[in-house]
Amino acid sequence: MNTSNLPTLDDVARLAGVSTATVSRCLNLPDQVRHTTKTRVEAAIAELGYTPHFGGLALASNRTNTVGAIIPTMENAIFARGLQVLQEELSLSGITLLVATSLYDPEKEAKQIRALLGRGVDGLILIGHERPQETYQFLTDRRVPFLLMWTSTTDSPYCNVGFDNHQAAYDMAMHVILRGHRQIAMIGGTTKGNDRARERIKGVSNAMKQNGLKLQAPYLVETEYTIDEGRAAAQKLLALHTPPTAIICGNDVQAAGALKAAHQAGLKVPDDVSIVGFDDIDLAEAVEPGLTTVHVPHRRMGREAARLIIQMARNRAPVESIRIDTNIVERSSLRDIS
Amino acid sequence: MNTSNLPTLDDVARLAGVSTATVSRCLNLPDQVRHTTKTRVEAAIAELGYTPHFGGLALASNRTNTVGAIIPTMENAIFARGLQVLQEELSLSGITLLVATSLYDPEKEAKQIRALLGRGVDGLILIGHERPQETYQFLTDRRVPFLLMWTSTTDSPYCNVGFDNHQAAYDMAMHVILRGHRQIAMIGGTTKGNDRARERIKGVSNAMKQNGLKLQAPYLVETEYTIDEGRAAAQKLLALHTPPTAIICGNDVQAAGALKAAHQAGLKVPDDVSIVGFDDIDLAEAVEPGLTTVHVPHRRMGREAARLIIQMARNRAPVESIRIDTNIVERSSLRDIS
DNA sequence: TCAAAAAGTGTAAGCGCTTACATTTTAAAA
DNA sequence: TTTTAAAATGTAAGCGCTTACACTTTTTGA
Repeated sequence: MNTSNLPTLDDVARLAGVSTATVSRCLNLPDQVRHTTKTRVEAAIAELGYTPHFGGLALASNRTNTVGAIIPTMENAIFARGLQVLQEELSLSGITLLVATSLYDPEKEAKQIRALLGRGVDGLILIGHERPQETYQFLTDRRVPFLLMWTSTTDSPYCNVGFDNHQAAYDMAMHVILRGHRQIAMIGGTTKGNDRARERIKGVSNAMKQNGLKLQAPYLVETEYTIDEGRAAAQKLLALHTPPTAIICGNDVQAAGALKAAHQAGLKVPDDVSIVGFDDIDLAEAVEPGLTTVHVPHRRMGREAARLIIQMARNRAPVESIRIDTNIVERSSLRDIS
Repeated sequence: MNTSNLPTLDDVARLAGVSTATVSRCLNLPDQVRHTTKTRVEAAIAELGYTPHFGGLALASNRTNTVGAIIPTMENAIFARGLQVLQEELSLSGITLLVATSLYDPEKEAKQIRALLGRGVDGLILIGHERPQETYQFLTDRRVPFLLMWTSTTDSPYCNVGFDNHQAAYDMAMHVILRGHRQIAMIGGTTKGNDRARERIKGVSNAMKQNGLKLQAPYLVETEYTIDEGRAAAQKLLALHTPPTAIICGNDVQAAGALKAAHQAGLKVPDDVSIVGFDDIDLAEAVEPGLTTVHVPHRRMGREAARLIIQMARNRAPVESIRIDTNIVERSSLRDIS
């Protein structure tokens, strides 16, 4: 026994009357040891309640069966869902997920990357593709397998699993336009350090441009992804001299806020103003009326990401990116303009 | 350089022209080394981009600066908030939070506990106080510092940081009763393996009993904490021969579902039926009308938990529990019955 | 100025595990 | 049987770090 009085490989070996190497092999290469010995060792392990010491293992084998993920924030249902799946999926392969948050700050992200690498993660999952060149440099220098999620872009040379934010937003805008809307406003997310938010705005803007419409202030607002900021932004939009007939929101949370603003202004949705969201989180269905929004298959994204990062970590080789399709889910917050 | 070509303490020492011990001291006991040496070492660290190897550190010092938390699920805004704070708070002390999920299954929780201990966590954070005796036995045998969150009970001999679910629910029920309601129904969470859900139901039940009312089927329903189950349950309640005038929900998510059901049934809230929630998550403010609910100071809970678990891990000694007060926040989903 | 105390460094022995290589045991072939 | 190949096990050298202890340098006080 050692200082922390947890049993060690050595204790097991002694009790089973074999060498430490044999015990180690029982654990890692079980079919290299005779059945009878294995039984004896297993009994010893059970009797002592032995668990391998993580540090020793990491030190000797130089891998940790750990994958790190750095997300902007946990206080966001969007990431929570994908992450939950990712975690479940990884744990099926005996891999632990380490989660850190960057609060949308590239510098904090870089710091967290170092922290996670310091913990010996075998792979890294990051959100979006926009970050300082040095960060990518650092990652490639270090030869860390990493994967970008929530984004799908051909601009980036790095492996990613996600959807095309631009395309999805473009589709949604086209959808709104085809329903007859011409006065279209957008409440987008803060674009600083957030490529997803920027692409969603660009997608809407491009769709409008193609239809001879222009997305510009005061019809274009950037706010944080919170209910209250969404509400405040919508309040201003609805108080304009010519208010929009439709508001496209950067995500469902903002859309919920916009809905609230409409209610408070005594307006009916969708009769007086249409509001659409993005992400299709639970909230989208909870509010009244239900939000027409872009459905993102978070579970599938999590599952694929788990599969790929494991593959990358194992083979130390790049893998092909995966694009996940989104679709518009119709509820009742959008109506036709005649 | 070693196999993984990451710089080691040794590389730093060589470059700075000092011994590994000195480098180590620069990192851990900085005021035991001379200023000029420190500068040299720091330069070497920067030049190499050195990060301590976690395994080596864990092995040599027998601590990991890691705290593990096992929550039922990440897909729940309630835990996400507290966890986010916990994580931020811990990272201020250089501690990493490892999150695992149990999906409300005690066996899975036990498994996760072992997994986290295997990773050498210095402390453990668990949700609620109800779990098999063996689990507690295991934890105490192993002398792992651990902390229960989201609960505050004198029944449990273990350190906890949270609020009194029974009392909070009792207060809410009293509040509803004082507003004149007598036909009160409750949509509670699934009680299996969930002491918080059970206490909330008991709290409501007790308050009613004290006022000569009885909480029983069909006015008492247990469902999962999801919007849809909340909606379905409320739908049945509202279709009863004598529907309740008020529905107390086990959490805001269920309440949002109930709200939805009322809308669908063409009923106005709170005019035709009052609905109250629990937890005060963002959702409570997002829905229309805003939910009258029990406000739980999640941030404060996270902060206190971080403080305590650090203290426990450091001193290897129990600390006093902390009870956090809740309060009712009035929005507009509850009205007086004349 | 010099001895004694204090401060700063270096040396080297582990921490618990894996794994290349050496050795012993068992099975197969002759 | 004996010989030889194959399988099972043991030996021991690290992996990167901390830290007790020994040693050297600097500071302090007379």
